[in-house]
Amino acid sequence: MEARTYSPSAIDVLARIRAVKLRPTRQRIALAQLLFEPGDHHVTAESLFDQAQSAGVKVSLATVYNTLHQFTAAGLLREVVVNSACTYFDTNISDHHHFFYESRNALIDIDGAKIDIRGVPAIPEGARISRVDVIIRLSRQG
Amino acid sequence: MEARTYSPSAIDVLARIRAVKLRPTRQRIALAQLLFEPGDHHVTAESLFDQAQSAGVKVSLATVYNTLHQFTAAGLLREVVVNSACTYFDTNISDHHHFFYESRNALIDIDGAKIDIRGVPAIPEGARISRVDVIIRLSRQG
DNA sequence: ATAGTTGCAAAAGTTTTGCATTGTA
DNA sequence: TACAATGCAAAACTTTTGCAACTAT
Repeated sequence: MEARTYSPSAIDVLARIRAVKLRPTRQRIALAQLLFEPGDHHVTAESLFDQAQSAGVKVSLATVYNTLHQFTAAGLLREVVVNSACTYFDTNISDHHHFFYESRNALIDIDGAKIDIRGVPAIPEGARISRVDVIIRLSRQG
Repeated sequence: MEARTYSPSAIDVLARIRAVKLRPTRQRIALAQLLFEPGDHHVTAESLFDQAQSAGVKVSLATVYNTLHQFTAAGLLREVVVNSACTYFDTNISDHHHFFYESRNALIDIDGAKIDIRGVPAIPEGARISRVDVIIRLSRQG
């Protein structure tokens, strides 16, 4: 079994974008190629914008924001709220939780299947759980 | 056993503010009286500012922000991050978690002793847990 | 008296919006 | 060609900051 990983080709992401009924525009394709490289990525609008700049992609910050929200609404990304200073978007959309390194502002995924939460009180009538977020905040020193 | 509750007098909050080595200024006393009324309160800078206005307290929004952060640093309040749009401050500083009504932007406390979280992976070397936040997001409909 | 605090206004930072222009299908 | 998306700049918001005036001790 080969261990090589490939960056998604324009064709891969094109299918992915079409699958969620968004137009595969130049900017969306370029951003999707950056986002959907192998591995789980946690980006902010600013960090993705910087990545795009470095990669020579011409796109405005406003379009990065719009695209991140469109991808999130389409289920391609998940928003993670850990910090009131900025919004993180996670390419891992499966059931999972997070470690958050407060000193580095970095996120690490925790497989949702590993974590077991017990003792949650009854949900009030008329409401339903849309998601459970567990954030384990880490600081330096043992 | 009487069930009556009292609003904190200026004298109560004065002691409380002095205990954390902050000067009991007119603004801090007034904001503390609003914050530390019986029950757990979840406020934003804006909502507390509005409350103060309604109560006829003369205080600027900047001072409300500063005071909320000073009280938080002093351990009188806890910051709750649920929403990138604004920061919530919680007068309940004991171990607990939250329900978050997405449609109403409202928080409800869940006693920390009730919730049991199992299966958390080992914390990386050199790090320690500063806090675990569980947010159960609720939307409408059963 | 002195050292910390307030108030204001302005700055800073993130995110959203409006509209002419562009580009996809 | 038609219609949706982009880009830009500007607006909208939340939050922070700097400094002169004020106030608790």
